[in-house]
Amino acid sequence: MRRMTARPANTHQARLLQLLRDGGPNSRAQLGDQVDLSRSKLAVEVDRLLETGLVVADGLAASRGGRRSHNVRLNPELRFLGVDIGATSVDVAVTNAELEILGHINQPMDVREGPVAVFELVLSMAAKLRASGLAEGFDGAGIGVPGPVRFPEGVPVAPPIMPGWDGFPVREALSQDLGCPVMVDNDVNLMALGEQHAGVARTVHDFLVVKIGTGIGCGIVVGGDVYRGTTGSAGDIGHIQAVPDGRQCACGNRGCLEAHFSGAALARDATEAAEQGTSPELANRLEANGGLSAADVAAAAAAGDATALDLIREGGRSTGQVIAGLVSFFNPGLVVIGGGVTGLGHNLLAAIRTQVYRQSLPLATGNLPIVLGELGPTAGVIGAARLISDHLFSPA
Amino acid sequence: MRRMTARPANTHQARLLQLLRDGGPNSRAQLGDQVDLSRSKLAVEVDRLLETGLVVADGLAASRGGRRSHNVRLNPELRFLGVDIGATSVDVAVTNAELEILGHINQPMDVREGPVAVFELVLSMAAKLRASGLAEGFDGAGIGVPGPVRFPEGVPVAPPIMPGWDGFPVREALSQDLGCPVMVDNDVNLMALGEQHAGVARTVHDFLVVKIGTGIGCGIVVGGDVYRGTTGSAGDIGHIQAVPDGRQCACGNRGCLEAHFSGAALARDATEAAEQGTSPELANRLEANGGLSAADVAAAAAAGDATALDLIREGGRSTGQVIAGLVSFFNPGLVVIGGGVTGLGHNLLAAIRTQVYRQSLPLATGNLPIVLGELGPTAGVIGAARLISDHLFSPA
DNA sequence: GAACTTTCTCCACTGAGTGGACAAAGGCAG
DNA sequence: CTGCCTTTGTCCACTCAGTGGAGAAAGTTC
Repeated sequence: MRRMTARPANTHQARLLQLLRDGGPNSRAQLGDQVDLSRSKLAVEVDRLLETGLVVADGLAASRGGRRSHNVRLNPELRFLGVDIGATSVDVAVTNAELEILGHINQPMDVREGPVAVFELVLSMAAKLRASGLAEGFDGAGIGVPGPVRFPEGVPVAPPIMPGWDGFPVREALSQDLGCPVMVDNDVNLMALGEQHAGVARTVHDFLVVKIGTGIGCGIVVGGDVYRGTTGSAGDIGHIQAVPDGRQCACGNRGCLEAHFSGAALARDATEAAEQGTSPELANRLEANGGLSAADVAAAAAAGDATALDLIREGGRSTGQVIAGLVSFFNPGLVVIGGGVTGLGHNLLAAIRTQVYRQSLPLATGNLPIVLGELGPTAGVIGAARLISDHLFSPA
Repeated sequence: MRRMTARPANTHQARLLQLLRDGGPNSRAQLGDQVDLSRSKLAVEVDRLLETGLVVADGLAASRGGRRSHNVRLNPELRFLGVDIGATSVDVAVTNAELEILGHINQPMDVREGPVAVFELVLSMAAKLRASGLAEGFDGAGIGVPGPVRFPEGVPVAPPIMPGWDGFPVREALSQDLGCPVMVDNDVNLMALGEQHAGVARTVHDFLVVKIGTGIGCGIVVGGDVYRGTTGSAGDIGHIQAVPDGRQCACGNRGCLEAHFSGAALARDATEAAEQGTSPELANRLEANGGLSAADVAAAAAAGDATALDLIREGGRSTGQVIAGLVSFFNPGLVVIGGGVTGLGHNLLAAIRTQVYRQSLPLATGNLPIVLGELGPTAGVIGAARLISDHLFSPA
């Protein structure tokens, strides 16, 4: 199939595409209820969309009491590629135009191997998905990378954990290799987009998403739009001081949140505890696996290990301490906790909540839900698909 | 003069009014250069504005090499009232439609006396300005109050330092008393609007304004618009923890920024130092004035008093510590320091800068100016006038 | 004073969008 | 089955925002 190249010609068409994306197949009449256009005008714009091939007819709709209407839907052959590059693994997924995941694969990897090696892997994963019959090609791709991005150009800038990526023209390079439009963003921002599109944040306009993985970052959504800051580094909360005169951090300061709690820090503390003999559970696991991860700490805590529980609680306290400040400052309507460490579950959530509710002002916390993300490992790729679809479903 | 009641009929007219407000008198041709409308259409809209009386003819413009053009300008008889209610004083000013201050008075007062008493004072001050011939009436008024506001309704919510104001219908009451449209906002947000309109933030889209007065607050501007948060309490940074296990704060927690540095805290610490004899300069001033304020500390520091300097430095360090976190999170293009404590000047600024540049990430601080506000005590009233003018100069 | 600029006005034309009339297609009560 | 009501879709005349060119008016420069 030849790939779609059409874009909506005006804001009406863009709006209609977004309604069809988020609401599925719809009749002209139902669309008319949502767009504040006369039926005549709406019919014209729908017809034009049908001409472009972005939208296709989809049989008769269920009757609403009168003449039955003909449904339209987004072209079911459209395919988006969502790529979520983490510090230690990549997720690649294929979605249809309604952003439903048709296929999803994950592969371990090390970002520090640099963009060339990583994109070779990404392309091979995309090829695999294509080969399995899920897609004959891609109409657009969204890419998330674990560091700040100059968004308009789609280029990583000064990413601390990604040496070799600074200034690499991700957008341009991938656009060439994939032969379709590409948008690049920070992985945490994409997670926020994902939770906004299909997760817990569907109805909220101002919210924060705190992603605790190998590092810690925060996605900021203001008025429904991702806020990226002046240089694209907004939400970089990993190096906010959580513990005065605390642990030495790689950034040169002491007591950074990331030095005290993150996938990496937790693994380090757990190993320490195991070696010092304060936790038999962790020691067993260390011996069995040859190393410890956040998952081991979660399992040990679930098994009743007091040291593991303490590590989680202490981490939650530090995180909550920082989040409390952000809540006072930003007064969000929702805080979402996500990332690899989410496996620590409600022990972590409880510690964070306690700290935030204790430290922030009542007016800001009064009606503030603090919840775990709903989408788990798919948040990033859904957000990536959403990113490129927002781009393609807006006037050229 | 009868007051203007007209509002722009469409976005073009609104745009034109804003251009005339911010750029002063202008010819149709010059306006045409800025609005992306055909000359014909532009002439029509200008004529309509002339009909409403919002805009008036203003003689011939300077020649640009051809036929001389007839200038238009905002009606010079339009008057806005800007009111900035602080914790311990009120500022009231009259501006023309171009937001130039025509008259400005300040009066000591205590917000805790409640809205009725305070508004009696405000109305008498407004009457005084009117009596002096600066205005025959007001076309709109902006009001700033030192606490969170439910913005759409113009009602203070749960203001900690303003008992008795909770839920008081400020907007409605004042609109009745003044007989003109009124908008209400947090005083810090207005300071941000002021600095954006006529101060240091004219060209920046994303910035923070930290106001250190009796308390501490922060105005947040995202994409050129003030961000107020979900419940209107965004920017309430006075109770972010700056010093772990620090001083007891009125809010119940320990180590809040406001408990360590603010007009009130500084006066308290200075008095303590004077009484303990560690600072002869401050002791002299205490004896002379019967009390100490931030201004005394500034004077003592200027006179070389080491204790006073230490107080400023320590306060700047705490403030910088908190701001550093906000900078990492928000990645602003500018940070403005303002409020009563600005009198401490460059000693304070230096301490804040040192701390922020040390603690935040290079990508966020790389090109980040941290400066003092340009407008001093007029920032609030200018912001107030700007608030109501933005409201009135937008389509009804 | 001639040639060139700039400003302003007028006007025919385009194209988006509206809303009413009407046809097509269904459900429901008797 | 037959009217009658509802919903959906199409058609069309009409309104109105906005464009862009022609040309007059009013300057400047040489």
